[in-house]
Amino acid sequence: MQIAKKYLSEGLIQLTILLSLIGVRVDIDSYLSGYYTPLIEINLGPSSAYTQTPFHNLRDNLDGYSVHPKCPELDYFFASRRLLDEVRTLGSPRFPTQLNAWLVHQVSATDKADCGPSTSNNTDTSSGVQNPGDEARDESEHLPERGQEEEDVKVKEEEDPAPLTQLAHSSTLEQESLLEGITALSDPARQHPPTIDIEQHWSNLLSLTDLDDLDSLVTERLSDLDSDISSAISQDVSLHDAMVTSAGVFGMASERAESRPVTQQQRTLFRLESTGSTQSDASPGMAMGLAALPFASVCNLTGNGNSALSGCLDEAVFDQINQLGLEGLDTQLMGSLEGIDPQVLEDLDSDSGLSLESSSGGPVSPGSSEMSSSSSSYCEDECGATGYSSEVDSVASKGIIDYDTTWSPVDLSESVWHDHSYSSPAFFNQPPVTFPHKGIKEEPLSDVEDDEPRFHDREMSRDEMRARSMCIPFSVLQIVNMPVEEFLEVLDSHGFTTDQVTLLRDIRRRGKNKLAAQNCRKRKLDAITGLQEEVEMLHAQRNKLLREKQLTAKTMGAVGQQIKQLTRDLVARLRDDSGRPLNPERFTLQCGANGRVVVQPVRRPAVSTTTGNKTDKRKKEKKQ
DNA sequence: CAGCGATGTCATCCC
DNA sequence: ACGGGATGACATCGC
Repeated sequence: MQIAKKYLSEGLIQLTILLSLIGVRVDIDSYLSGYYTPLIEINLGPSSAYTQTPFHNLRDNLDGYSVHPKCPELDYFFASRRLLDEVRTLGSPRFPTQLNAWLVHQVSATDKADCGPSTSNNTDTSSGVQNPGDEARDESEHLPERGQEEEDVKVKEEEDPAPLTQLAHSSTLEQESLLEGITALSDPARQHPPTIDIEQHWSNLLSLTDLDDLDSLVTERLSDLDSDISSAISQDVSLHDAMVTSAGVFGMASERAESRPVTQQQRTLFRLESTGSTQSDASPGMAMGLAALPFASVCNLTGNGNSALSGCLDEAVFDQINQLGLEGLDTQLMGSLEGIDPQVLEDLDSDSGLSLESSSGGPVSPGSSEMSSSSSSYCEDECGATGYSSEVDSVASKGIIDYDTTWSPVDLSESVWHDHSYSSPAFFNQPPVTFPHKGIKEEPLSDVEDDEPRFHDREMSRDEMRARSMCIPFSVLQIVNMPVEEFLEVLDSHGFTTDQVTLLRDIRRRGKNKLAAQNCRKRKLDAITGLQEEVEMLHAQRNKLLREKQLTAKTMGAVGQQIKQLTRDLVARLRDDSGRPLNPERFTLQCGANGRVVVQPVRRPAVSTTTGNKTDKRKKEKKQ
């Protein structure tokens, strides 16, 4: 099978070469200056229409839309545009043979039959205008039946400076392009019911014993080529229609394509694509894209599917494929994200909880990971206790204090007030003392009462023990967090002793200072983290600048060398007054401020040698 | 038992 | 003047 494929490939190449030889005969100038002349201006470049147009149409068809519903003018537009691209790429190793093949199509019948006045020199339009699909089919399937122009083909072969064997051994890329080119002739036939099955056609090709038979076969087909111009062009434009039709989208297909089911040829096409491409089965869009690729199937037929396919793939094709893939990925990603709680996504988008902490705890820098690890307890227990929080500050300053939260001994004692240094077994079990003067303060006391077992379960801080030992009816948290006015009022109204007042003030001071120390450490850590990040950023920036510097120096060196070489070349072309060429080693070019270029002697030690030579010459002259 | 980090506390400065 | 925030220094504890 591989041998057959190889021979088929070579045969296809030869056939395409022959077609290209015929294309050489085409009067390109007349073509360019004729009907399609205005289209030159809209030519966007080589292979632009060749690759983009089928995908564009395919995409539109897949979307259920029709950009240009088989408008003949638009078909001619795309076809002519492609032809112009191919003409311009003549000589380019990209799609040479294919381009010539298209020229063969264009020159013969299109201008004469469909396009009115034509400047083409081709006179071999024997069959006139036919159905494009029929003609194309004839091209690919009735080659043995045509033998009229065999002599012409041979003449063309003689005229062609490039031997067939030489061309046949061209680069792989050219071969792939040749395969594409020959497919361009046979591919349009897929749109219409073939009189001979495509496999039979290929078997005919394979049955050829040598290349001569293939050449004769090609020459037999030449008669069809001249009469298939218009059909070839239109078929080329509607190539995607045939593909789409094969895929089940019949909207854009021709009438004959619509009226008949998918032909075996088309099924074979897709089967081969599916086997030759590993992705065609995975993604329908991808399969369609590959199907829309010009002649990719035939490339697979030749057994060189991958390479040929890669040859067919232009950048635009890859863009299309990538777009399809990305769209699929996006769809999948969005689908997966839809099942996630938006809050979770928001959290994922946020910055590792530090921002949350900063939002709830205060305006301090949101960067410390260490603090973030302990921020949960920190912020949880703070609840307005820390002066570090702007929110807490604002609340406290306004006097609108929620005693449930700010003075809650439960939260504060559990986390922030975890005095582990000066703890000792709890030996005080005094009931909480209520505020005698303000009922609003009874709530936190009730909380203290409710949470009293927690105090029993864990150790108390040193200040807590002191307060209880001094019979102070307030918890440390209460003492610390209550406003100054409240604190002063408590000191005055309760008739505390001096020791009690001192202890109350110390407790409050230490509590305040403890929170301040925590905030201070947090800020310090944040600052350290920020500085580390800044150092990393600056380091990266430094490396980037160093790379740019090296690149710039390298570029400058290269440019300097180029300037030097150009200067030497230019100086070498100059002549002195006596008509002798200047020595580039002795003279150089100097660009003045006014933009004038002046030849100056090189100011180097070599100059001294020249002067020495001059002195030697003078001495010699004197001697003479 | 030393090292280390976390925390509390003190002293001090400053607002 | 006083309260309190900020911070360095030190102590203590737990790992």
